[in-house]
Amino acid sequence: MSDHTKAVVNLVYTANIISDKITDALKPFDVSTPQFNVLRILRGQKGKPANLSTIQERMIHKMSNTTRLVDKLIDKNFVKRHTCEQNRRKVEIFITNDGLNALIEMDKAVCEAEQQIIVELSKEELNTLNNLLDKLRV
Amino acid sequence: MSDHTKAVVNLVYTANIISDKITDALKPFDVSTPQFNVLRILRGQKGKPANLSTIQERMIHKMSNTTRLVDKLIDKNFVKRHTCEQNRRKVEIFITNDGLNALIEMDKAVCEAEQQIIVELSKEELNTLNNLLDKLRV
DNA sequence: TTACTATAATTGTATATACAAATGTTTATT
DNA sequence: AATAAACATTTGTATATACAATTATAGTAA
Repeated sequence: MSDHTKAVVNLVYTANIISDKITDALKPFDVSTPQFNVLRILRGQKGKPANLSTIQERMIHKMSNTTRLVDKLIDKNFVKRHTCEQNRRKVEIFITNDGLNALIEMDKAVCEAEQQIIVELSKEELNTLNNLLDKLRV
Repeated sequence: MSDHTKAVVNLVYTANIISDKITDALKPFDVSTPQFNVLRILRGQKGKPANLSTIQERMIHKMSNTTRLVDKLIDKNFVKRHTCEQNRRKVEIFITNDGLNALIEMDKAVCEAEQQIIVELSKEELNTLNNLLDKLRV
């Protein structure tokens, strides 16, 4: 196997293992990884609402169906949605207090899972890894 | 964002971009990435059949439903399946000549896509990346 | 032999995702 | 003002995936 094939396979394979661990960490909260990421994006808005298109741009997992993902979060009372009055095509999505509180707990669980994965790497190695990945995505 | 969170997000995000590019490269052949990987596993058997459980172990993407994935490959005439005579619980799956020939073309397309992704990294950087990823998965 | 356990694969069901088409709204053009 | 074009989201449909339950076969112990 050529070096670049090996790197690609290695990268995808490793990312998959990590994704699985994060999925496991989120299981007690009954949210999927994309749902968790949407909650983090909404928290990052610091009170400002986010449109669907904004959320979609920022998601790690590209997601053709953000509408239904948000529906699930509404069912759980983690977010609220209403149409934007200035531009009635848009919707405005907010994270609720319930959502914020749940997110704190999720963060703890996910952070713990991440640390367990990364524990083998030194601070310097982490930096190297980040730089190589950044370079890869030029 | 902490260094380890950044690395995890970076890794999963990058792997996702790569997966998308590989999916695109395979689109002309009408096979999904897991299907492509199964074909590669079967070619690696060098004529020997593989059982479903063997395939499942080796797959990059863990796949609860290998039966139906193989069904799709049979529909395309890329693999054959029959039950193992020594142990009738098992099935034996072979890659066909059609499958082998198609796989050669797929390899070309995927290899090209991979090289386009990896082009920014030197041989030494590729090695570093591979080592860091290996370390991560201890 | 019969019952029990383990193994290997398949099937059923719910949910997730990708892609395309449709809906409703705003902006631009004539 | 009427029509067309662009935008933002939603809905429909097919396929993929995860998880649990089921079927069929093989091995083991009473």
